[in-house]
Amino acid sequence: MAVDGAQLWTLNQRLLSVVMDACSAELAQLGLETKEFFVLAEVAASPYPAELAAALMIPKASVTVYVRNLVAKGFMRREIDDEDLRRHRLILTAEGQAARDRALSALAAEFDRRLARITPQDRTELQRILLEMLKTPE
Amino acid sequence: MAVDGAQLWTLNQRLLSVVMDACSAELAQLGLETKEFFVLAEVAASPYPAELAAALMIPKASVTVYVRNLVAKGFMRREIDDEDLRRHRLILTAEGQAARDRALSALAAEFDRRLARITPQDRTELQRILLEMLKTPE
DNA sequence: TAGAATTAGTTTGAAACTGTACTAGAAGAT
DNA sequence: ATCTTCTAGTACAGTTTCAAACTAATTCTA
Repeated sequence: MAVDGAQLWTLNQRLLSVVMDACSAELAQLGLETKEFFVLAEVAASPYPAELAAALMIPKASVTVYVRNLVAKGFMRREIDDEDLRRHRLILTAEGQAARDRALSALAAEFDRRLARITPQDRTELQRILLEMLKTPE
Repeated sequence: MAVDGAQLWTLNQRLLSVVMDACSAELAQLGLETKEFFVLAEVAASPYPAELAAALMIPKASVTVYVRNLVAKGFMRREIDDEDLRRHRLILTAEGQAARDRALSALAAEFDRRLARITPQDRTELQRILLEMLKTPE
């Protein structure tokens, strides 16, 4: 019997929102909105607003807002990039790094609570499958 | 080496938004916004607004809005429940069922394009893992 | 080196979302 | 019966999100 794609998709969807929901209180305690957290978590890998927008698949204008909030909260700061004066290089402050790390652990902990129900082999399996499905086609 | 929960979570997150993004054009063609689609797809299993809000983990007020739109588009209608006169029983119209089915196939097709990269065994595997992780604790 | 085309990021204004307060009906207690 | 108390759904109003227009810096072309 074939596995139903729509059902799998729904399952996955549900799983993510359950996990996120379970964590949002903890994130709030760190002073982070959900969306802000995504930006905070990605900024090390994508240190410019345009990169963040592309990586997170959200509009540039939204990045502007989230970054403004994160700067106001002291989690990051902007610096003008020497290479290209139009660019704002985003730099995590010490508090920003601490908040990101704590938020990531909270999230991982919740996800791990779910992962704990499956075997380590299954976890490796899951990772392999997701990676495969995410590879950009050709 | 242990599989990193936070990373898995991010992978999964990314996968879902890529798939949803790839489908939104097709949904729009059916006259469905993304959020509306979720309501349309769930209404058969959760035929009252309060149930929908709980199942989809969105605020009651938002359900009111989506249902209003779906009713306006002729995809469903409200009926007063005889058992409890406060309740609105939601009923899919023929067009609603057709749109839901077409939208679900579109989504499944896109997800299947991803699933096609992995073996049937892996798909079964994935389903089993997700189900396990979604089971409500104790 | 001057203009056209591109790109980074922000601002603006309008649409989408949702917390709160509300109305109507139901259920329980006295 | 009446009085809480609770639940279903909606309306309103404040906030969040984002498409489009904009400004500024860069790159390309000649």
